[in-house]
Amino acid sequence: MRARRPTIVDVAREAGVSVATVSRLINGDEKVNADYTKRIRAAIDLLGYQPDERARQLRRGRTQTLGATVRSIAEPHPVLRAVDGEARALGLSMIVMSTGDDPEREREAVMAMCRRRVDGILIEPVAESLAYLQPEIDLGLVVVAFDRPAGDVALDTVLSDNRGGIRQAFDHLTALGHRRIAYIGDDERIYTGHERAEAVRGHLRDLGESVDGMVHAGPVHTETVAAALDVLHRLPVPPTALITGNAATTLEAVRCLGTAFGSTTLVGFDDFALVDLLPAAFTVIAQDEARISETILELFRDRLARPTAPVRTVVVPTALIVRGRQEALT
Amino acid sequence: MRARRPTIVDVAREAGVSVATVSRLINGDEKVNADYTKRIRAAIDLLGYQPDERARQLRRGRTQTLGATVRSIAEPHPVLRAVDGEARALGLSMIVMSTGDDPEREREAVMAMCRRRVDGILIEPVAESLAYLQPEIDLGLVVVAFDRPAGDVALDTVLSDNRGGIRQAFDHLTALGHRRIAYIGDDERIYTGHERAEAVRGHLRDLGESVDGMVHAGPVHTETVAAALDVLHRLPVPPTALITGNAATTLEAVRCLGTAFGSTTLVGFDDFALVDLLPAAFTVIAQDEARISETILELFRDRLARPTAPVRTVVVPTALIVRGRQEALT
DNA sequence: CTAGGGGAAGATAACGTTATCTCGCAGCGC
DNA sequence: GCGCTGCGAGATAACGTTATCTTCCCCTAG
Repeated sequence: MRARRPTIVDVAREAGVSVATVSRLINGDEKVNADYTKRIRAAIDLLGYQPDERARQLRRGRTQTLGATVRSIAEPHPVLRAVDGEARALGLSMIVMSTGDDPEREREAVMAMCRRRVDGILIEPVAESLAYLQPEIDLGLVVVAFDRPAGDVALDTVLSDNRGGIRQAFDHLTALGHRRIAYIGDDERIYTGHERAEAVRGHLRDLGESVDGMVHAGPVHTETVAAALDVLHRLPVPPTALITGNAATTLEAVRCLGTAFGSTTLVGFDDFALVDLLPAAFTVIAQDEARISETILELFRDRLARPTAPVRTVVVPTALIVRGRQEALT
Repeated sequence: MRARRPTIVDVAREAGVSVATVSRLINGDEKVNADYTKRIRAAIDLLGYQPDERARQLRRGRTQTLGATVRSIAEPHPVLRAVDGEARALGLSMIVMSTGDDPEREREAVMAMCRRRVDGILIEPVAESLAYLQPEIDLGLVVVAFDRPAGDVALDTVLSDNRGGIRQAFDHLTALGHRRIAYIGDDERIYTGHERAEAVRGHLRDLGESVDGMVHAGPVHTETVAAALDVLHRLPVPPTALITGNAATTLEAVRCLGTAFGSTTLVGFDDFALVDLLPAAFTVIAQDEARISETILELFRDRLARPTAPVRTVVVPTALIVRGRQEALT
């Protein structure tokens, strides 16, 4: 027969004190007599008592827990890592759930967190509408969006400067003499995909270049990227440089270009660990993950402290990391 | 002034029924009158009621939650992804915490999960001793270890066949005529690092080859791997093939070999997504992540069903994925 | 016409904590 | 001697659920 799990009542009985005294000791109240302290500690060890966090949180109200939803729990997520560390430093537990970029799963994950009464949620929004969160926010839930804006509900938000990143890439490439600059990237229904593609179109127009066939946005697969490259290759005036819209696209492009890769002028959005292992070096637009994470937690804390303050959107600059030989176009 | 969060009592009052009836409806009890059902649903929507999971779990006992500790929450983790999906299908929530390969953090994470009364914990053990878990296990906590065995406490465990994987690599390489096969891998204080290095030593002895200077195990950094490669290069009879002990080592080796990489016969432990983008293809020993995940959940379910059954250790075979040109040694 | 059965809804006691209130006692000033 | 203050400890009412026990009512069999 399995033993019942010991509760604070068992500890109190064992130590011969009241439950209130045990509770006080557990919660670091200084005013517990030394003799009692010793007896209670002994009882806790003897019984193997572990306070029940559920009951605690229920009674106290706050859960000291931060929820986060991300695309995939299994893929590298620099922002999440930094936030995880900082949250622990703040005495917050984190619970992370994955959305698989599916709005329905996102909603389920978020509501599950609400039912657990997390103090706050960091969300990388997938769904068009987050209106279902409004009642929770009104009841005091703190929500910070990152990477993508929330759309139809007013949230503190941290974004990368997507358009600025594209501008940096254009400045770099035009300085080398490029004018025909093509783009392949993520679906424009995704915010970052739209911003980056749109920025490219704007810069091409500014240069007086035709946009036709130069900007390819859609789901990222080997086939779609190969098809886009094929279109670019057949243009009457083919591009001399290529910008890829995110890490996945960059990798697919490298894969499709094969041996042609080394001789292509490429700038990729997003830096990643293995760039230097690829057969040739290239320049990237890097997001400032450290600063993004810090800002997320800063907005979270500020909101907790002043729930009625106006919402803020912080845009974090990107940095161009120049790699490889920089040959001017002849 | 912020509104108080609505409770089941508020819903009952609003709908003009008892709390018990509301509770029954929420929990899918069929026997609630259609009229009441409608009124309760309306009240729930009106008030924006969300049941408090903490109170629920407290009352019910079970939390329907599975905890998992992994090295890093921010790095790719195929096992975790699969488990995440399967757990959701079983109606379990997951809460994931990172250990950073630090025994102290591991213990904190595990105990935090215990205090939340998770039904089970999947653990990739870091610490030498997990004895502190024994009381929890006696009280009904289900714990499944994966990737590494638990050492001093009897746990259901899922491991990859590390020694078998090395054997596959040796069979492959010796068939091509190699006999001087070197190894660089992770620290031997880590279980997988030890198993793999030890297996290499065994096979070298079986071949009648000297082991001296051929097996390098230690923390994986660019410098350590470079130093190991340097030692190998200077041996009186240098190796003709190299086995790398995990993905990180493989990448560092590729990095250090630089242009020499394409002409080196390499077999890497662990397959990973970007292998085909590296300047040259090579053979890998792949772990069967799908089967590992399935097994983890199978052991978890079995243990939940039969708490007193003897513990099991399941070893999952690896598969050799042959890539690149297979030139016989002349 | 009544007893008894069954089914649906209400009342209420847990679940394991902590915050608040109360109590007893010692110390102290007048 | 008396009341006041302060301090440490005990008793207890929440927190928001659900499981169990009642109650009530209607239907049917005898």
